[in-house]
Amino acid sequence: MHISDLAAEAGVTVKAVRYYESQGLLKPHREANGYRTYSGEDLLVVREIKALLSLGLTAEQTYPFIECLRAGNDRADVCPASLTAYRTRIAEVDRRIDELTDLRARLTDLLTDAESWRTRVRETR
Amino acid sequence: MHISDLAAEAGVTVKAVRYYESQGLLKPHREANGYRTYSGEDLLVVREIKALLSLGLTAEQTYPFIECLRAGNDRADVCPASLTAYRTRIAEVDRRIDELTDLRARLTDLLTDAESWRTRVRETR
DNA sequence: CTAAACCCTGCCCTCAGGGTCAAGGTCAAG
DNA sequence: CTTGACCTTGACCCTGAGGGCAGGGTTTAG
Repeated sequence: MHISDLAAEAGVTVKAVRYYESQGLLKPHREANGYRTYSGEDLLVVREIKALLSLGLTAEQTYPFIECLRAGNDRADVCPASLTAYRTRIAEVDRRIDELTDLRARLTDLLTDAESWRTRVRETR
Repeated sequence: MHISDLAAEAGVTVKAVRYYESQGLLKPHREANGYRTYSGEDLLVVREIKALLSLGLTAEQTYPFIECLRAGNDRADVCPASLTAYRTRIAEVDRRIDELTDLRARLTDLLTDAESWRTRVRETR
C-alpha cells in the first residue's frame, strides 16, 4: 500500500507517517519511482504509535512498543520494556497532576487576593 | 541599568529579557553604542512576566498584566482584564487536570491488562 | 596595552507535525 | 497523444520560550 492508503487506514495524516519514518519508527520499501510502500505490519505499527502518542508518550518513547510488535507479539505492550514505559508515564502524569493542583491553588489565591484588593480600594475611595 | 543587571535582579536570563522584548513586552532605551538600558519599572515588569509564566500563562497572555502595571497600579492583577486572565487560566488548568485524570485511568487499565495477559500466557505456556 | 567581562545581532535547535510549494509520476478519458 | 485529476517526492518555514553558539564591538580593571 502507498502512504495515503496507510495514513487513511491508520487514521493519521501522510505528514505524520513521514514524521514517524524520520524518527526511525518505520522503514518502508521504495518502488522504482521512489514511492514508499507499506506492509500490514506497518499499519499495526502506525496505529500503535498513534495510540501511544495520544497517551502522551513521545515518539522516542514508543520505540520499545514497536520493537515488541515487530518481534511478533500480538500486542505491543506485553514486553517488559513496555510495562516499564507505562509505569514511567503514569508517574509522569501523577507528578503533572500534582503540579497543576498546586498551580490551581496558587491561582485561586491570587484571584481572591486581587478581588479583595479591588473591593478594599473601592470602599476607601 | 544594563541588561545583565536587570536579568540578575529579576532572576531571569539575559536571553529571556531579549525574548520578552521581541514579544513586545519591553521597549528599552538604547545608548549610543547600541546597549539597552532599563528603568526600575522595567524591573517590575520582568518580575511580573516571570511570575506569570511560572503560572503557565503564555507571553502573549501577560500583556494585560503589563499594561495594568504600566498604567501606574501597584499590582499588575487588579485590573479587570487581569482577573479575567486568571479565571481563564484556572479553567484551563481544571480542564487539563481532568484530561490527565482520564489519561491516568486509561494508562492503569492498559497496564493491568498487559500484566494479566502476561500472567495468562505464562500459565498456559 | 591587554585581557576579562560585557554587549550586540543572527543562526540553528527543541516536539510533533501543519501548511505550502515546485517538480515529477500515474492513470483514466477524450 | 494530450489533458486533467490525483498521487508522490523532497524542501522550506512555522509553532513557545528561550538555550547555545559564532563572530564581532565595547568597556573596564590591572
